[in-house]
Amino acid sequence: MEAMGQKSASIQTIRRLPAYLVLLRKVLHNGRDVVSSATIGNMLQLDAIQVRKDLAVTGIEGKPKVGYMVTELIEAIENFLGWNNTKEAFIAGVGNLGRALIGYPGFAKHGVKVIAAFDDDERIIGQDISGVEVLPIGKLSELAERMHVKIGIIAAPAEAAQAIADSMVEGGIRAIWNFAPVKLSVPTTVIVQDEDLAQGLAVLSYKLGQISKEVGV
Amino acid sequence: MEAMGQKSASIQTIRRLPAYLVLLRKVLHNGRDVVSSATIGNMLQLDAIQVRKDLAVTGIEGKPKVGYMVTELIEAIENFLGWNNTKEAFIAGVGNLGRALIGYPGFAKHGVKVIAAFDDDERIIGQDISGVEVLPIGKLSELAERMHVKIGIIAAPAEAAQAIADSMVEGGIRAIWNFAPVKLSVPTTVIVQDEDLAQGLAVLSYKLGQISKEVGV
DNA sequence: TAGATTGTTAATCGATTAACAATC
DNA sequence: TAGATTGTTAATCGATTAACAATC
Repeated sequence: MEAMGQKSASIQTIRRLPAYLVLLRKVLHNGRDVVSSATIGNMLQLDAIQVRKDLAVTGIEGKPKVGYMVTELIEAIENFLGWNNTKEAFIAGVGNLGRALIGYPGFAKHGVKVIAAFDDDERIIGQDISGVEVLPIGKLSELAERMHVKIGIIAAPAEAAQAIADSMVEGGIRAIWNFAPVKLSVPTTVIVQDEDLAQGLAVLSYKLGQISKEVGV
Repeated sequence: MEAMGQKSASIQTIRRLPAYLVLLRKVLHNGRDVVSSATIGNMLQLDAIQVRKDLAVTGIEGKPKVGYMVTELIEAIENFLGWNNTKEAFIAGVGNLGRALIGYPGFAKHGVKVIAAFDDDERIIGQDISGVEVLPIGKLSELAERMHVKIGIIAAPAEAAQAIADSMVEGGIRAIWNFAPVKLSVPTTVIVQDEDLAQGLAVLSYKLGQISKEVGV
């Protein structure tokens, strides 16, 4: 079902939207209130046609000869991604990565507010990390249900990830952002977004290897 | 140029290879020395045909009716990604994310060894983070050149990222793993792999929004 | 041998790029 | 008006999926 002229969008397009948002905020900050697809394309190293196609998914129309209204676009993208209304989230696993994520300044801008962290290490439980309290992992399920939390972030080791996912599902969590390098098993009604650092590193390593070969080293 | 029967691979395929590697190590650990594409596909929620296509890029051939030799595959994938010979790396930016990356246990398995960290904060410089010394950012370029470091990791705020990239390029770094949400300008000879958390979060938010709509909330 | 599993060739699908009419 | 820039329709490109012959 589609609302307000929004069109269905490919995953690729959705992944590019945050970059548009950052750029548009910068443009606005520079005092410009109109921008063309060509300008955006130049700054993000994208084709102007692709920029127009991407922006079209938000339902916003530009004006020929003029371009797009910057504020209109910003609002439309935020709305499209659901970043203009804050959703509460739990995070499980308070190691280095967990702490980094709790302190991630992007969350506020992206409609996510981490309201509690969970761990199984007695020495960490009870601590306050960047204003977020660490609770025992055993309480996650019950609290998620009681507080109607819909987003869970897994920043725990691979071995613990599936059990954590299970308790998140049990607590009614609908979307899991998974940083553990495991393919989680969850009901089809639950969304899982995998964020595996090894993937990006693989691409980097491969390309570096290709270059080395070409150079003949 | 291609070596040892290796074929050119799509980025998508390369991103899937680390998951195969993790799985194959687990299979080996369980004492099995042969595995079929169907088995792999089941465990990773991938099509068996795609598994065979992906594995073909490494140059390894399976045996009909039998499957693939696990150890052979592991070695071939590691070799394909260049993960079997360690490359030294510098990391710039020692905030929460930087610390998480320095402590990232995956690096060792993935052929990367962080040998120094850099920051501009006097209070951090000189510290030892998980066995890695923090040096002043101004020294990065010179040290990279002297130590022939080829990989740079940027975990600094967006505003500082371009300047850091510039000094990495100046120091002869050939591949940059960029965690700052900025499109870096570098010579075409330098590889940049962007790792923007906002991208994954955008996909998660969008899907969550779609579900909410369907449910009618 | 018969059957399972492979690698390859062809078909489908989806995303990007190109061409161009519409319009401010 | 003339020209710049848009949105749309068509063409291209690349990746996934299907069909099937080869083979252990």
